Amino acid sequence: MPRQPSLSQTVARLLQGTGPGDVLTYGQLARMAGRPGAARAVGRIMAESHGLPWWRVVTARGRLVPGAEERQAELLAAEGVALEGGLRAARPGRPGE
DNA sequence: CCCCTGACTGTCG
DNA sequence: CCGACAGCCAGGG
Repeated sequence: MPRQPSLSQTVARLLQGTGPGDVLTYGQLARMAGRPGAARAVGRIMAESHGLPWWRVVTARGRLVPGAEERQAELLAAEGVALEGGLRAARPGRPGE
C-alpha cells in the first residue's frame, strides 16, 4: 500500500483546504494528517513551510504563534475570528463556551 | 543510523 | 494564569 505522503505535504493540503474564519490547532492538524502526537512536528513544518495560512493555526490552549501574536491576531480579526483577552483564539476543539 | 532541535500537548502544583 | 515535567513525532546534519 502506498505509504502516506510526508507530513508537510498533508498539512499543507489541509491548510489550503481551510477558509476564512477557520481556526485549528497543531494537534488537530497532526491528527487529520494521520499522525496524532506529531503536533510538535507540525509546528516545525509550519515554521519552515511558506505560502500557508499559518495564522489559522493556534495551540490547543488558544495561544497564538509566539513572536507573531500581534500579527496573527490582526489576520484572524480580519477573518471575523473573535479573540479572547486580545491574544487568544477560541478553542477550535471546544467551542460553545 | 544517531543526535539535536522545535510555531506541541496534557498533567500537576 | 504561569511554570515545570514528561511524552511524542518529523526533519536535518
